[in-house]
Amino acid sequence: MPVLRVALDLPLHRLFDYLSPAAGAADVGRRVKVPFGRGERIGVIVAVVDDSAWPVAQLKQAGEILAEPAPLPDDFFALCEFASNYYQAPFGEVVLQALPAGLKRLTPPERRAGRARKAPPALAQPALTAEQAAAIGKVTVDGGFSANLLFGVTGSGKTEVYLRLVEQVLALGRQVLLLVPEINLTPQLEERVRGRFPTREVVSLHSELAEAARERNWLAAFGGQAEIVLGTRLAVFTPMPRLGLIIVDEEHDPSFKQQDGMRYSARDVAVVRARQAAIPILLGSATPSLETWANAEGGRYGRLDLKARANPEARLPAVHVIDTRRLVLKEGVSAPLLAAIRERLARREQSLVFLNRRGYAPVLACPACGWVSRCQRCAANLVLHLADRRLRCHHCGFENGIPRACPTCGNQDIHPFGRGTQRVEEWLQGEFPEARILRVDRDAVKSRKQWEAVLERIHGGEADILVGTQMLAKGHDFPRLTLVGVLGADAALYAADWRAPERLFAQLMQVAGRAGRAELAGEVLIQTQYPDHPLFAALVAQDYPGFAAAQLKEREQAGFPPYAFQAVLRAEAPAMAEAIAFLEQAAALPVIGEHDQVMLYDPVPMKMARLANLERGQLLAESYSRPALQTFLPRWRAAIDGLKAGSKLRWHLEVDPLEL
DNA sequence: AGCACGCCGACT
DNA sequence: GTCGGCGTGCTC
Repeated sequence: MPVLRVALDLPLHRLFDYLSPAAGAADVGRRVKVPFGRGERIGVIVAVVDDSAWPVAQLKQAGEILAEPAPLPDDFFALCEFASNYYQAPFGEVVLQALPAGLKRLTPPERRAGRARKAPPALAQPALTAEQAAAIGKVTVDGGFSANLLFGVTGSGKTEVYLRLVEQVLALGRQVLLLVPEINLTPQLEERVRGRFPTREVVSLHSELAEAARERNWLAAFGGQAEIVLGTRLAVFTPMPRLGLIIVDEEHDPSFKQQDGMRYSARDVAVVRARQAAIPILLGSATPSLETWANAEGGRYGRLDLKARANPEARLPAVHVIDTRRLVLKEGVSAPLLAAIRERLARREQSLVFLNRRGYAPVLACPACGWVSRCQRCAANLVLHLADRRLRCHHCGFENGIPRACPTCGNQDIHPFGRGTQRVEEWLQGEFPEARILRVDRDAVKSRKQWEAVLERIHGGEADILVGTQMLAKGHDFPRLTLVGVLGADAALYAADWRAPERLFAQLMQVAGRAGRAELAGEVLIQTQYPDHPLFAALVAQDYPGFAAAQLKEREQAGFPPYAFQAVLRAEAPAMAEAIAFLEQAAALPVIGEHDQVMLYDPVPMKMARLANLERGQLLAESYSRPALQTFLPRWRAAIDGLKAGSKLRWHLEVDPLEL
């Protein structure tokens, strides 16, 4: 009797076998209902074989094999297998996380057909610059695998390069996967793609979509009807029968890294997918990740440069560093920056004040006894949100009201220390009562709808000063914006996190790119206490290659990625001692002796040592050889699986961690 | 991960 | 006397 080998959504590194009298090879890739324990589940048939390694008498009978949709193809399984091996994630978990929720349900809800979308106004195709044409010419769309970094400053017209290549691939009758960070922040890109290809089917895939829409779009991609799939990291696994090109826009963006469950990098998975499918992949960024830059420098990726802005009228903004050590600051703002904002107001131009800290103030404190508003569940301070009069933990979501007096000594005179966007907004409003100030952060803009409304207000000239976080840095044209001021972004510059300069550079470069896109010249004023840090010299010169070269040299000398390969074992438990003890056991496992190219560090508490009432520790494994690390990890993981641990202890392995 | 079974504390 | 705590083991 035929045996089904079935992948199930379980944290177990094995498949489950079932008997199925009528099954055949054609059922591989189909979903099947199977009895499991005392219940029933949906699994995916990975193989149909003649016998089982399991005693056949103990095999249960499989339930219904679902005919719809069509079986998942081999290339989908190949990609899942790669991810499963590389990230040490159970194969079944990888396969099933790639499916929309409705297809994982025993009794799928009734579905209505989606409304037909009205065609957007068609957009004309602009003329190419010489650089754009050269970049496009270097990508061979029908010549098998190739990986290219499209390195272009903000406004240099990367999107136009994408669209021309998309056009070429569509003309070949193939599909395109366009991955973007946080799609809710890029409705403009979606409109532009739809406008350029009004007769093509474009679908989006991201977590904000309603379940039914996501399933519909997934099925359209899988069925081959969707010709362009625009998605966030979760879309990278979507099976597409005629995939001909993958584009990863803003490839350096940290949101391509999944931070829970299987901790994969969608950008890295995308490169592997392109290689497996023998198609080109294009990675676009003005500030590539150092990993990608090193790949381009090493000749593993091609490099396509866009050095000039597409609109020749628009000049690069002038970047100036303001040394705050010898200036008196008012609410964190220096006199030169304040004067620059005043000038913009007089000229009816927009200013942007960038501050990567939301809330009113990062902490409330008592000067008399030293009390500070701390989260009871995390190793973090509670942030003061004056707008809705709450103290809030930005890590676990814990909330409290604001005490009238110090909870320990009763002192009535407790103060907010430091400042966030709300405080800067409030103070600027006092300084410029006539100015229309718009705050843009996750508290003010919670949904895609709100974001679109905010964009409309900005474009409609309804704001004179924007105060915002990260959010404002993402690729948008603000035509009247001529001044960007950056407050206190450099706190992490000399901290232990050696990736901080890379992130800060990308962020500042991105936010600087907001200034002066049209015919108005832009100016960027960066306040810092470390004006001599080489990062700022590179930023003033808008010299990413120089910055990257210096950073890579430092990393090479220090033996950090991308010159070393890392994986981290993390454990969390009610008490730190328990977590560390578990990690010590894992560090003492006999397998470790068999892998002398892999080195283990000492277990240490994590930077955020306490989160949501759990104490967390980690153990770093490192090797100068990727293959050595990759052969070590499955054996280590299996040995850790066998370790006995308290029931409240959780652990996971993360490969290529971005944060340590 | 669920969900069973299984052996020790304070309660109708 | 039992309800229930979560430790341990299994799921084809």
